Order: sequence, then structure tokens, then C-alpha cells
Amino acid sequence: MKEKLIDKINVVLKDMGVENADFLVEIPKDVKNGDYSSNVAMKLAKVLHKSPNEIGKEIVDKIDRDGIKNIELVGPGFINFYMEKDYLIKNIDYINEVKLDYGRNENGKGKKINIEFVSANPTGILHMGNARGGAYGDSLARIFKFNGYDVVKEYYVNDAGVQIDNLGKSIRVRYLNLLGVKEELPENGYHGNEIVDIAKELFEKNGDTLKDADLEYFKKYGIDYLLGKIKEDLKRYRIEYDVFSSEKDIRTNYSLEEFIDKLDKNGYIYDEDGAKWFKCSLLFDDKDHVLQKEDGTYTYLMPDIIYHYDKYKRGFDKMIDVLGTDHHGYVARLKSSVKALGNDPDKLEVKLLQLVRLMENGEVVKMSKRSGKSITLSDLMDDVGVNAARYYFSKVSLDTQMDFNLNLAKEKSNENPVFYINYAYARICSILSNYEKEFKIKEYTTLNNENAYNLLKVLYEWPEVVKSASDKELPHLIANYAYDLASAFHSYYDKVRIISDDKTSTEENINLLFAIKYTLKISLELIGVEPIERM
RNA sequence: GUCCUCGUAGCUCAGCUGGAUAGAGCAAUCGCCUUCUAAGCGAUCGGUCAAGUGUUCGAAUCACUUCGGGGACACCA
Repeated sequence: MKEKLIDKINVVLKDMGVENADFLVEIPKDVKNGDYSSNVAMKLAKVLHKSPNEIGKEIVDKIDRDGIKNIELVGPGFINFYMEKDYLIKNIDYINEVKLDYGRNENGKGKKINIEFVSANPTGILHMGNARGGAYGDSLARIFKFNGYDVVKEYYVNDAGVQIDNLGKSIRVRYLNLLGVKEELPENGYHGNEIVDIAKELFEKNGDTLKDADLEYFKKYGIDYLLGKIKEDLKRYRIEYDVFSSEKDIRTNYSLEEFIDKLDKNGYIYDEDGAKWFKCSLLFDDKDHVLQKEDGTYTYLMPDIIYHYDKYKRGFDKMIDVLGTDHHGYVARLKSSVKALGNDPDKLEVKLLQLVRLMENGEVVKMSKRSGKSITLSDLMDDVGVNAARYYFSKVSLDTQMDFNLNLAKEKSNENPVFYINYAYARICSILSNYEKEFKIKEYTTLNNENAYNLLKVLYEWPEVVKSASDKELPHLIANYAYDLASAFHSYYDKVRIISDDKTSTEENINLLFAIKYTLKISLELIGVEPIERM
């Protein structure tokens, strides 16, 4: 409908000698301002050297009025359109025909997107911070798919390097502690309970036979154990990955020296103090960084550079990394490396999410993996449930700094809007439980009232919300939509009797409810929430 | 110190490629269950959009400055 109006306006503009004009047609916040509204007259005032009112008048006079009930020219120059409502009512049958595909489109056809998120190191189990990135990345991937993109969800496992050595050492110490050996955790060791759990498991299975086992054994055991736990939690959180990439594999499949040479050949490497530096200040960074240390080992950046090189080689049109803001300094380095290796840095998009701040008794609780102090994702899911957790993180935009109140988390879970939405869904299911499918209706006659219009308008907006959530990469638009739809339904339910003695009205309302049910279900599905049919 | 990011109702947050009187939820107050799920509906209360300056027909939205919160500035990852 919006496109139709834009077309109609453009026809008039062409007549007036204007092409490719920059203007908007949108749904006004206030219903008093029409079903659709355009700022075209104001936008063109400067170009045409006429007052918005004159331009507006001309458009109003000349526009094709098919499907339009009324047009008003108001205020500073807005043109408000009041539409014939039949397109809203016809939409019911359309939704019921396509069902859970309502809003699905082909905008991303033929485009491949890689989205990498969470990617927590296997040196501990997932905590609440990962829950936000997880909800965002997974929801976005679902939305992309619904918009026709070919999507690969990826998790990069840092299963090599210094932090894994520390993991191995930590496990060994805990294990030796169980054997009665007094030894302290290394300086950068991991204090989490899960490390103790791993040691216990090793002790139970092997007794003291691992006393002299080498570090590699503890490392490998730890990674397998923790990655297993991480995958378990993710699955429960309704995230399924397509690809797990491993740093270890990167290190074996590629020659790090070769990449230093490549970068060197392109003029981005220099030696200083016995180390090899990446001259990323020539590109996007304001500082250079070490790639190969004086002792010949590599910094974490090197395998990451190659990892991204590998992603580029796999031929994506767009690659998205979801990272915490604490990694923001890293973006410039990474993009520099992409360019230095001859790839297009614009294809790589880094989404930074503000870290979740944990509050308890009005004070900030410091979360840290090394200290072991954090709320695990698994605890969170136990306490508030998967739906509430997914919705909680999905409804907020990424760059909002969130405070998560520990005291209120449990008692407040019932206030989570997800219950409100689900209640609407459950109410609908309850009513529909006696109806197997939609009725065939030639012409709707009873939904022609203001109560229904509001609901029908919300339903009609869905495809546009889907598209815009994808284009803007904002899953919270979907979360908010689900809420709006639920709200419109609750309100309608209160005013209108669905099942009544009037057969016509009942059948039409049942069809309407089916349409709401499908739309509500998809919208929740896109943010990883599974509605239940009975509260 | 340099850079990034955020600041909207008592609280949690929408709204940001500039548009009409800045919106929800929670909290507070008041109504609505003989009728399809009251985990609901309706209403009231609540604002210097951190502050200032600029850009223009028009600014919560853009630019600059200041203040405040968070983060990054390793031959750690």
C-alpha cells in the first residue's frame, strides 16, 4: 500500500517536472493524521521554490484516488491519506492462505551472509553476557533467513594459545588438589566452579593415574568438556550453529609465516625490538600492533586475521561479527588486516553490544571469568525460563546499556512482556480449540468497525516490520511488534465478542483470530521464543 | 591524557537516514469479572529528551562544546 502511494505521488511529481524526489510515506503515530502520511510537499518546497501548501494542493488535486477515501492537506504541509479499508480486510484471507510464511520475502535472494556471535572461549561456561550477544545474533540470523538470505551461523572457538594453556594448568592444579597436593592456581588461572567440576570428573574416572599426565591431556579434556557444556546451553537457549571454526585448525591449515610474508610484501610489516609489527596505522587504526613477538610466538591477532581471511575466501556478501564493546579497539586492526590482504573491508560489519551490568542490592557486581563470579546462562534459564530470557535480551537495542537486577530477576520474571504476549496467544488458542480451520468467506461484513481496524492495521504492518528489522539489523523491532500485536488483540478481545449467536460475525472473527495466531507465532519464532498454547 | 559509546517519566526501555501535541511497560491512584483465560481492559498521574550553542520552515534525532555513566588504549586474549 505504501509503495502504491509512493508510485501515485511520483506520477504526479513527474507531471510537475520532478524526478527521483526524496520524500517519505509513513504510518503516522497518531491515527488522527490518517492511515498514511507524506512529507513530500515540505521536502520539495526548496526545490520548486513554492510553498509547501501550493505544492500540496497540486498533488492533492492531481493524484489518482483509486482506493483512497479521503486526502487532507494539513499543518505545515503534511498530506494525510485515509484509505478504503477493504485492503485491510482482504489481508485476513491472505494471511490464512500463506500462514506461517506471512511476511516472508525474497529481498536477500542470492546473497550469502555469515554471522558470527557468542564465540566465547572454551575456558569456562557461558554466562549472562553471552546471552545478549546470543539472542541478538541468533534472532538476526532467523530474520535474515526469513528475508531470503542464505545465512551461515558461526562460532569461532579459540581452542589454542595462551589462555588454553592457562586452562590446562588450572585443571591440573585442581586435580592435584584433589589428590592432596598443595598447589596454587597460576596467576592467570581460571577460578570458576566448572574447573573444579572437571577435575572431579577426572579424579572419579582415573583416580590418581593422571598425576604425571602432560599439560596437553588436561587442555584437551578441558576444551572438550567445556565446549560440550557450551553447546548444551546454546541448544537449550535455542541457538543452533551451522559452523564451528577452530583456531587450532586455522593454525594447522595455514602457515602463519606465510601471512606475515604476504603482509610484508604488501608493505605492512616492519621489525622493531625483535618483533614483527603490523602497520595498521597506515589504514584504519591509530596504532601499530605486534603480530609476532620477540620470542617468535604470535599474538592472538595473527590467527584472527587468518580466520577472517578464511571467511572471505568462503565467498560471503556480508560478514557480521557480534562483539562486546570491550573489543571495539580491535575492529580497526581487523579491518586493516582485511584491506592489507586485498579484501573489501566494507563487507565485514562489526556489531558492538554494550555489556550487561549486573546489579545486586543497588550495587554493581563485577563479572569475571577468572574470578569465577558471574551468572551463568544456565542459571538464568533455570530462574526465568528460556522464553523470558530470550525476550528480555531481544527487546532492547544493542547499544543500550542494560542493568540486570539480580534481586528482581526471579520475582520480576512474571512481569516480562513475554508473558503478556503469550497470554494473548494462549487466549487465541483457547478460543480456536473448537475450530479446525478457517471459514470460506466471500465477503466480510462484520469487521467493518473501528475496533477491528486497529488490529487489522497492525497485522498489515508485519511484512514491513520484517523487512526493516532485516535492513536495519534490529531484531528488537520484531520483539516490539509482537508486543503491539498482542496489545491490539487484548484490546479487541475486551470489546468484541468472538464467539456469539451471530454466525456471520463468529466466522469472520474466527478467521481474524487465525490470522493473528499465525502472525504472532512467526514474530515470536524470529526472536527464538516458543509460545505455549495454554497458560 | 587520547579514542569509542551511552544519557529520554520514580524504575526498565522504545522513538534517531530531521516532521505534527515525545511513547510503552513497571510503580502509584481510580474504574471494569452472571458471558470466549482479569497473567486482561479502560482511565488518571508522571518529561528542561543531561546542559548549552549552531544548522533550518522544523531538532530527542544532525554538528560542535561542556558535564555525567560505561568501555578501549599490552610483545594478554
